[in-house]
Amino acid sequence: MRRDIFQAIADPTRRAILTLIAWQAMTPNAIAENFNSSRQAVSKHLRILSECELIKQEHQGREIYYSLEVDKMKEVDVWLAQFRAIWESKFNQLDELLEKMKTQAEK
Amino acid sequence: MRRDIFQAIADPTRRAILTLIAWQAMTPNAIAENFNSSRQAVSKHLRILSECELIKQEHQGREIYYSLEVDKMKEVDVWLAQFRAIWESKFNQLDELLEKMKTQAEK
DNA sequence: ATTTTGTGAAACCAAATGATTGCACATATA
DNA sequence: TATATGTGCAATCATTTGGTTTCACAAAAT
Repeated sequence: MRRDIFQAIADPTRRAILTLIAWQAMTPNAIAENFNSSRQAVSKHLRILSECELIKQEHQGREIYYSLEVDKMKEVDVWLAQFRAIWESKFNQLDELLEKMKTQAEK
Repeated sequence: MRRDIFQAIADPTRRAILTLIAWQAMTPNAIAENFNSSRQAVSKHLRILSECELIKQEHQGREIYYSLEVDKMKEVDVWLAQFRAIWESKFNQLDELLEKMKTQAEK
């Protein structure tokens, strides 16, 4: 059972959940109202997101508020950095320039 | 059969492939040498990466060179932007400051 | 012309995934 | 105290996934 952030954000429902609770904590029921699948299905998604620490819980009476663990999202950013280095590189920008000149020359 | 970039980068082997060919195009055989799985397994990964246009092919005789389609990687970056907005926000930085003050006060 | 090499595709299989249903249990509310 | 509510967990199931094996075929080498 793989359980890392990349596997976690692979599912579109989980990505939607992350967006939903990004700015404000929500209970499982409130979250589930936004989807077509059952409350239990959403609950399983929340467990997966919790297990890889992309979200955190805060108990309040019998309600549980889930919120984003924004620092964990940075790990995706860190992985992405290696590619950002490429698309921001001079070489790549030169490529684009040459490509642009070529297509314009064809007109 | 879902086929989007997030599902594509969910697999660790595929992420490794992307890193491997990021700066220099490689043939399937050359790529496969870096992994324990079979050439055919790598070939399937390449197909998935191709289908969601994260990589591109360039035929050269009977060899095929695969290289990164770096612009496609930007889509992950676009999605991540909404969370970057949070971790760069004043609110979040204030949270961290308060947290820091609290832990220091405990010492 | 025959053999070797580089590659993709199909068939098959075990394991993982995402969903549903049914249940358990703690906390509110009547 | 009895009932309703909010939630997690286990069992089950169809589908997807990632891998291997086998085959096909075109391009290069002999």
